[in-house]
Amino acid sequence: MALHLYNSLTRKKELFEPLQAGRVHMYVCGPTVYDYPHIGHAKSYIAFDIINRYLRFSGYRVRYVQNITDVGHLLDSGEDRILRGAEREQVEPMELVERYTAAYFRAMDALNVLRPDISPHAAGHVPEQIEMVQKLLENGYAYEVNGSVYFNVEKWPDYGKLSGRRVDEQQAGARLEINTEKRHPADFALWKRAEPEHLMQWSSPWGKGYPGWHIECSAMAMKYLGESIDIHGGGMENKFPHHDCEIAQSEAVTGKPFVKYWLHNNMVLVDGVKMSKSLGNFTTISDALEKFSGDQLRFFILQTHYKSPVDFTDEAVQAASQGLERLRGAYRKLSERLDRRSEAGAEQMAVMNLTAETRRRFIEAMDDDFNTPLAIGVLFDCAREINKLLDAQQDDIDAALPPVKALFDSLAGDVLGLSLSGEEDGQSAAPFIELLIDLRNAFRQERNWSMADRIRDELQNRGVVLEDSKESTLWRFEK
RNA sequence: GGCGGCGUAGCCAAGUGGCUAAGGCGAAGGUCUGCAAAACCUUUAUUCAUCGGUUCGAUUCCGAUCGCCGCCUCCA
Repeated sequence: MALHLYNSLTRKKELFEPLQAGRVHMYVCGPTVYDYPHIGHAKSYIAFDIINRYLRFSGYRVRYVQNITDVGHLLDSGEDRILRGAEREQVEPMELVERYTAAYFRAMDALNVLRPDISPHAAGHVPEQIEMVQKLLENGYAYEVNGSVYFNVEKWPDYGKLSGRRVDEQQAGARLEINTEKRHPADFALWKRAEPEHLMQWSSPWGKGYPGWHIECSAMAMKYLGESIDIHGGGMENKFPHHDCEIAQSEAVTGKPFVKYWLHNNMVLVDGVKMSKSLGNFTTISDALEKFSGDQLRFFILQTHYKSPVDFTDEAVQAASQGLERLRGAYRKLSERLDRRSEAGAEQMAVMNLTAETRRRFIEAMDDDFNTPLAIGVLFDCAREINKLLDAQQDDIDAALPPVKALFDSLAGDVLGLSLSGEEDGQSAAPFIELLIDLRNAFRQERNWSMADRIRDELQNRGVVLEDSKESTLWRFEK
């Protein structure tokens, strides 16, 4: 089975066939950088990170573009989010943007999310956006009123095809004041007139102003990925209006399909309701990292499919972390065995079959719309088999072990982005810990159990767990 | 009201028109161990929200009902 993915546009699972053989052009809606990123952002960008990683693993050349929104994204009040944030923190708008762009990438790095190939800023692409608006005016799909330009949805019968909405069914003014400049309540802003005191404004054919929110994604996606792109991703809540607006304005300019596959990830919930800025029920990623490692958060998120919601609680992350520890345990034992293996012995069929089967089942899971929970289940099955093999104390499996470790490095490491060795931290303490272990083992030789247990307990109190086996004593940090 | 989605064991979570309904966490018992830890073995859903229908057969398809969530121009 080749890669299949669920396309929001057709509401079906489809065989993935890129527009150009062997290449994938992917665009994902990035963050608006006016505050710290929270767990909701983590789920979203981890989901697309997995897609990016898996496409590369599958042999595609990928260009992954994810924008940084730093202008034009308005609040209900009509204020620009960036300007509101700049006022709150008493800094220049671009200073605020810099601050939270850095915070965003710091958080993503901690979660081991690979950087996109291009992270374009909206404010750095105003000419491209103006150019698109001009084309829409020339085509007759847009109109200008008092220095603002709106997209005319009545000229575009397909408007709403992604979300399945029809404009005449919308309740105008249900949530916001009706804008009297618009010809139709569903018309959306491509360009907004700026009042003189507005801090972020650019010259345009229609006077001083700033771009509407939706136009940035179309302009930047097309600039870097072409008029038709393979994959466009984003959060479900952006299907309407954001993505429907992107489709309408892009296709009205080019006359070509804008996106072949639309992918939408689901939400993070807190006590059953969506985690969001406006509800104030969010946990920032940096706060979560105080309690859990990036790997633990990542593993927790990947144990739910990207299209399903996940309820975020400390208990749930803790339970997932126990599972991750299980995978780590198998990997640790495998690594330790490899350090002192003998070259003797033939490759055993049992081990070779395990490697092949694990790889096959993992790929089958991921090919089915990136089913990470199922893929992780495959790794758990493999871990159990590894533990059994290593427990069996057979020397003749040694030669077959390197491919098993390489497989884990590839599937868990490269594709899922998990670090199983857990060896990054505290290595400077290793010689001293190992010294204590040697001492303890000397006590054990003498059957001095009280001293041996005291060393073990004291180490445990300091977060170091010992595990005795026949040949050696393994140790690890416990988070 | 409109559009989309969900309801699987104590908890989390895959999945399939018929073959033992994955896996993880937790819990109980056992093996191993000086004792632990880790690991391994066994047990933990005769049943997939409820009620109908299609079918030789449905948890899986269809319909209704109940409950929950998201969106309907703020959000990843």
